[in-house]
Amino acid sequence: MIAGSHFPNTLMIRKLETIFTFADEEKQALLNLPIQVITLKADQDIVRVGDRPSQCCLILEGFSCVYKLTSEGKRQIMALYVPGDIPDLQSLHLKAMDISIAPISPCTVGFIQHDDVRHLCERYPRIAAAFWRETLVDGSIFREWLLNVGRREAYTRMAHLLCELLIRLKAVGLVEGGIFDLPITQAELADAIGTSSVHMNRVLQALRADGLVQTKGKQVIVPDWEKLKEAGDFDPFYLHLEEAGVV
Amino acid sequence: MIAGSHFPNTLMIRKLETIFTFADEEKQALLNLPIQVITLKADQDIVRVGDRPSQCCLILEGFSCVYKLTSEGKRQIMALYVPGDIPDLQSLHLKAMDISIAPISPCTVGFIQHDDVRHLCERYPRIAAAFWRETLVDGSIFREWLLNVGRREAYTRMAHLLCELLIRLKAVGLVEGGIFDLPITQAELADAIGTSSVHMNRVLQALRADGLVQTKGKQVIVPDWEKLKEAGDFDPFYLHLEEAGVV
DNA sequence: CGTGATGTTGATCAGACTCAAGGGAGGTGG
DNA sequence: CCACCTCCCTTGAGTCTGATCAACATCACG
Repeated sequence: MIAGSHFPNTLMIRKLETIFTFADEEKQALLNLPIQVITLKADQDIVRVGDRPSQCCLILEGFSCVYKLTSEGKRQIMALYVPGDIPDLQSLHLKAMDISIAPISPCTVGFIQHDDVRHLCERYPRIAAAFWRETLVDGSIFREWLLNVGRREAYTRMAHLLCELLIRLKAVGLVEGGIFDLPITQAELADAIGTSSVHMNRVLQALRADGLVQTKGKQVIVPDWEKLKEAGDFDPFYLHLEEAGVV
Repeated sequence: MIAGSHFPNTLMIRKLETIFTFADEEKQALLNLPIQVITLKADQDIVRVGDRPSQCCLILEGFSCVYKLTSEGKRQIMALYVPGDIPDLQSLHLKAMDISIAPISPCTVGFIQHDDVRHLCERYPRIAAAFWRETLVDGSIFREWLLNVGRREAYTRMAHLLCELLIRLKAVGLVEGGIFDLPITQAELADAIGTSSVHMNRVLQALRADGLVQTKGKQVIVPDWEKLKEAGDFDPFYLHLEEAGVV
């Protein structure tokens, strides 16, 4: 059972608390935010480039990704979102979407009306700051991915991505003993890392051979966090977590 | 003479107006924001990873870049900032910097105290929204760069970057007849594009040979915008400019 | 048990890196 | 005003990471 899945608001708060500290009154206000829960199949776009949504979506269960296509049809996944994340919080202030968002596994999401968020932000400036901060952390993650794709090789990049996922999932309680679910295909990983799927396959084999990860179906096991961290040139600083140095 | 260089606030407003529409009262408030002007040499970091600045910097003249290094010392430039931009607006809500910012040419910048910005945001929620929006557009640009670096080849990437610069410079009045100044070395371009400087050199030669750009010293001439746009697989949508379809 | 999606493997090719060396152009000091 | 020095740009050659193409194996699932 996914932590907090019956309480969308609780999950959202838990996530936000990893990067922000709320007062009780603010938490209460967040708890009262109406959220409409919906279940989606994989590859069923949540929003698409050019859309003008009037709501944000909160991931409750499963993974989703933000992606863009080149005119040649090549896909780059720019971010993976895990339970507790709000992938399209930006739509609050950017009318038209410059990205598409799709579940990569069957996904439960909660929709939150922009108007509700706006009212909340007006009444509680610190909540506005928290949401703003959340979008800034997203930006920071994009920058780290840019460094990753631009200046690290595929092996390192993949190790780095695994590190990031481990930390972010841990922050919302979805990791136990270095084990977490990663319901994603190698082709999707390739799109996230910016390689071909064939090469992705070989990189994963190399990582397994080096004892950095084990996989059991869709489960990922990280036997030696320090080793993976080093292989991935990973420093969680860019995630701007409140309690730094997690794990 | 750079447009508005004697009036930092005017330049800032002009830039913000490319993505937001202000009321007169709000503009007046922005005009009264105290800005302390300073001149910097190239390569003299403005802020560094880990810093906890109490001010933002507004670019007034020259270019600056945001960059990160891998542990191997490879540099990735994640963004280029032109006059009117505020590269570290994020520092308003992210205490510690996850990036470094350096001028790539001699640069005039204006420093704005966080406290002043915060007061402004409290009194004028729409100004807060404008600044928030500004950071979101930055995020959108990072995503486009990620697509660029991850899924386009060097030639296309470079053409794309030139397109972006043309549009952004035009928005603040720094382009005339397809000509603009680009005081940047090939090595720096390489770091922005994610290639080696040797390869960058060859890419530029190819672009020149194909008649997509001409260079005269630090001046860039774009003789055929449509051709460059196509070569760069460029669509300005991601810049979220108010008056879309510029040029 | 068939079918489509996913993962795996081999072979070949190309874009881009590295190393190394030489050529300009602009600034500084004598 | 010239000599020099330092960046920066340019070119060539060899190498490597990773792409592409093409099978084939596996697995989940109806």
